[in-house]
Amino acid sequence: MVYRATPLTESKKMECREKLLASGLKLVLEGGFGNITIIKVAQRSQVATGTMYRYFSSKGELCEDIFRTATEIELSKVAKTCQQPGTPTDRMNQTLTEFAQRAIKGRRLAYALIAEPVDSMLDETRLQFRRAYANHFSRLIEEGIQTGEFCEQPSMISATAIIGAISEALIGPLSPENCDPIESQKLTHDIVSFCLRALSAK
Amino acid sequence: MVYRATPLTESKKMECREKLLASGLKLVLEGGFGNITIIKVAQRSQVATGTMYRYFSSKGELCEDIFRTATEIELSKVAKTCQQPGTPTDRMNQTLTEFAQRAIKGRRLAYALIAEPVDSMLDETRLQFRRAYANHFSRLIEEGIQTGEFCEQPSMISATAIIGAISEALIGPLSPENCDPIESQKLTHDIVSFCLRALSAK
Amino acid sequence: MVYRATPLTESKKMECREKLLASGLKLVLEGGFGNITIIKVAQRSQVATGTMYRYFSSKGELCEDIFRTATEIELSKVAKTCQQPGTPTDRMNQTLTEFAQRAIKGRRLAYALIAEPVDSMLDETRLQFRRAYANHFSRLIEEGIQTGEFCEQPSMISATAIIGAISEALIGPLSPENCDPIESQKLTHDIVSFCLRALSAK
Amino acid sequence: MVYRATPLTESKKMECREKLLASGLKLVLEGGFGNITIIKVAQRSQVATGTMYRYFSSKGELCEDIFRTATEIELSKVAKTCQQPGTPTDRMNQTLTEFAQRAIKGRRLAYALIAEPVDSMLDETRLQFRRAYANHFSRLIEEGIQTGEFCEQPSMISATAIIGAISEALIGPLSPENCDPIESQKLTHDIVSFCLRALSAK
DNA sequence: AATGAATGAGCATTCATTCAT
DNA sequence: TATGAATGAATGCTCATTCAT
Repeated sequence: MVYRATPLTESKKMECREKLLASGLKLVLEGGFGNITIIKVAQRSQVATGTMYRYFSSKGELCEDIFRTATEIELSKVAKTCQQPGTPTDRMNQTLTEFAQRAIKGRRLAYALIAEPVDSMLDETRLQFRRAYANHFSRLIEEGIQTGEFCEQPSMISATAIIGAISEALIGPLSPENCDPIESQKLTHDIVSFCLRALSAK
Repeated sequence: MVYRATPLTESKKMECREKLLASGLKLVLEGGFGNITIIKVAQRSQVATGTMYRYFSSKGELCEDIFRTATEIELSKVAKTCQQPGTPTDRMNQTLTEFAQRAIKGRRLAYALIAEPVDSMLDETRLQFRRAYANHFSRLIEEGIQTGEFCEQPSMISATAIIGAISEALIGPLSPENCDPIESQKLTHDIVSFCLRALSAK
Repeated sequence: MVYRATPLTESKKMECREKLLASGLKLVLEGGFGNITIIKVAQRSQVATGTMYRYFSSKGELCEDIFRTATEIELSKVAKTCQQPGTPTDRMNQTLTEFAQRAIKGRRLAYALIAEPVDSMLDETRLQFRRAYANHFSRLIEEGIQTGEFCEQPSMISATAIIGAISEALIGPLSPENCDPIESQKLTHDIVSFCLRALSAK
Repeated sequence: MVYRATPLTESKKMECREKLLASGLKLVLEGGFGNITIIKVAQRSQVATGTMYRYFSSKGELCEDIFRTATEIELSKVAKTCQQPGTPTDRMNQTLTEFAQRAIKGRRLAYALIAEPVDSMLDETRLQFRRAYANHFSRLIEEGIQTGEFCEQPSMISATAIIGAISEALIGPLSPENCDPIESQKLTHDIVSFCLRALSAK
């Protein structure tokens, strides 16, 4: 009798894949991509190292998938607030504020996703995602230009600059290690104001 | 004949150190700090691995010195244009424009210096340099606030955001691989405009 | 077929551990603990260097285990004859004689176990074992003091001195390289007599 | 003109040799023979590493000479008290007591000289010295046998056993880390008593 | 004679990947 | 399919020794 992938085995297979991704993500959270080891990921997933290679062709692919998974969640959140009803200014304000707040909260992950390098392969993936972020922001900027709220500007470049500005402010030298909520709220507000000024100045 | 540290031997010594730093820098250019290996650095410098340890106490120190050397040059250039005569706006314009142009030219190195992490030790050094950059920009922003050219704003946060915006725009998804001079000039101009708007908007 | 830790694989695993310990012990015999190298141990065991780290967390642990294994055997033998029936004098006589004879046979190992230092970690272990030896002798001495066979004396110090006297006599300058059985039997007898005199003199 | 080793240069040469030996001895005192490095010895002597090789053909020879120098001093002290006027018992008592006290004081050095292994070459040297010690003790024991103070016994074996007993007691598990003077005086007394009992028991 | 920079073999340790079971 | 023991190349670092100056 021929072996057939039944729904059951399919779902089981997925379960295992998910488990591996989840363990990997946890490790990234704990210590960045540098903290990922096939052995560690396998152990946390209660799976043999060899098994990992059933689901991912190499460590690099696993890392890429962890990255993709984590980023897609964040990306969908950005997309959501970008597309809400409201004026572009309001939506941009909300999107950036929440973006920044999430980054502060999940500082470690944010760093790993935004800045920490792993592989040239992963760098490629990261670039794609940054482009995806930029696209969302860019569309919103264009809407704002249409309504006259934002000044004429190359939307893609502004979008990119915004991502950079926020990332740097949150990850760079000012980053509030202590995560003092008041402090970080002020930081968020200031950096978002900076961006909005750049968008709307005549 | 008594051995003496002659000018010749002294210069040779320096030559060796320089050679090691140069080889290291080249490797960083080719593949980031992750590309640095004692063996590779030594081989490229036509020197035994042990020799490296005559000039640098550890791999980390070598990396730090490569980093420091490369960054100090850049920092001094920023400092120079920041302190030129002229209105804060003009000076900021020029500083950012040149900063951006240099970053475009030495894209790979810029990435390695600005974004790529290696060690926690190096991260510390990088943070110091970013703070140094930010300080230069910050002072200039405060001058601009005094003259009324720039609006009231937390100068350090704005400075940081500017660094992020430029870094991202030049290193991130838009970065012109081909270094088309016209293209990159436009990019530079747009990103600098973005920053100046953020600084001066009322 | 599901992978399972079968008795076969289990025994193989043990075999490997034993093989590594045995190779290590052989190397100690040939040149002391200083002769132990991960590479050498692995090669002799027909195993990759990495494999060693499956069974021992570090070189130090391997050394300690080699030491412990070899010493525990000896210690148990001493314990056994110490606790036999008979007068303290008889038991001490037999214990020391056999202790000395074993040391003569395994001269090199005896030296490595008793005297050669490797690590502060191992030194700690050695001290524990020497104390264990001393404890056995000490108890026997105290019994002898009770029965009046041995004179009043600080039993622990005497025990230690005995160990030293025997070790030195067997390992030191007199040591019969050639292991001439008659010669070494006489040596054993003389040194044991020395110890017994010290114990029982009024 | 032919170069001639004048008294001046000769003495200078000796000075340098002495300096190297002294630095080496200091390093042994600080951390045993394992603490000796050509570079360290040279630095402490304010001399280049290459210079060391003018006076000693290898590290091993340097170590041996350090060992020899240190041991000869001790050996001459033993010889002196051994040959004093007085009954063999008295002289033995004094010699052993002082021997033990010196060992306690210079615990680290004593350990390095008596037990710490370095090289097989050095081991050979150590054996020679132990034999030298044993010879001194042996002669004294024979005198004691002549006078009837000590019982009939193979003097060389007893001498060796004495050295072992004292070494072990002072270096082994009982060793007073804290060098409490009262404690160590008692230890010295007990161990010397042990040896004298063994020598004189009928 | 003296120097000390250069050498390079040697070390312990890690970890992505493979493959017999 | 799943397992996990085995692999072995690679890494950073040390240090006795040499040799051009």
